[in-house]
Amino acid sequence: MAERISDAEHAVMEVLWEEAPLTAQDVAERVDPERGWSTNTVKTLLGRLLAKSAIAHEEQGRRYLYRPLVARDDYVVGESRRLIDRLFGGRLTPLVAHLAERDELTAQDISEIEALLKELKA
Amino acid sequence: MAERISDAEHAVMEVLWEEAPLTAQDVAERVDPERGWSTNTVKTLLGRLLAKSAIAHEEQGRRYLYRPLVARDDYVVGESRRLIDRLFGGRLTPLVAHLAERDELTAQDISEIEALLKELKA
DNA sequence: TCTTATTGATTACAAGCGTAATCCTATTAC
DNA sequence: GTAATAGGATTACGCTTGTAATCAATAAGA
Repeated sequence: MAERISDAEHAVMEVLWEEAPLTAQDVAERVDPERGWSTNTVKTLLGRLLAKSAIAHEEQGRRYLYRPLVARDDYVVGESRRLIDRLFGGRLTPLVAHLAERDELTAQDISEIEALLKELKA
Repeated sequence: MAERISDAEHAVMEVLWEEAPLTAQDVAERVDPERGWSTNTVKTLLGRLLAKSAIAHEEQGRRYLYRPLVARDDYVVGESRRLIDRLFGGRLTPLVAHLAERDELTAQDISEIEALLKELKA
């Protein structure tokens, strides 16, 4: 379950998180066209995700329907934690501070987060 | 310059960001002992970082002194942006929201960030 | 001067990744 | 019934990464 999902694999997961279950064909059609992947590539990635138990498949006639086993939420929180631990000693504040310093935060970001934090304390 | 620094390489960069210039030996001694790396491993990584132009070296007698070319700030902001773009559509708020939802934020985090944001608006 | 210890450079090597092509089998169209 | 097709499984292949071992040159010590 904890097999680290690669970048390419992640693109496939996004499709299945958006909608599932799907056939390999469906997934191939929905993957970000930016990638320009062949159907075969997508099938390979589905196979690797199966091996990692990040997804499961069930037979539907002569093909499979794929669906995620790992929740998107778990994935994004895990990845976020990894980054924050690796780069900011596990604390979120320096991340926000760095982005702010670089003007990577919009006024909207700032008020959204403020509102969110206020909510949290309530 | 934009050659993506790997995880192992990053551990070496951290040493040089902390103190530079240093000899390969110095770096090897300072790398997180958790890694349990041989001196050779560290030298390989220094070589790769040189090839990626992430660091530079100047001769000092019969050995080199290594120093970072990439600033830590640029690195962390770049990595953070990548994650946020990849997982949260480029917006910081969902990251904070996800962590909050999972109780990954301490009360201290929350007040720190609030203070920081208030500062930003000033 | 001959040997040994340093230190950088070169080579190694398996696993993971990105990106398929090919093979095999079942099915569908003629 | 035979040929083309669709779909999964297997194999491929070069690049990067993690992790060194080995080689070559030089300096230092005996």
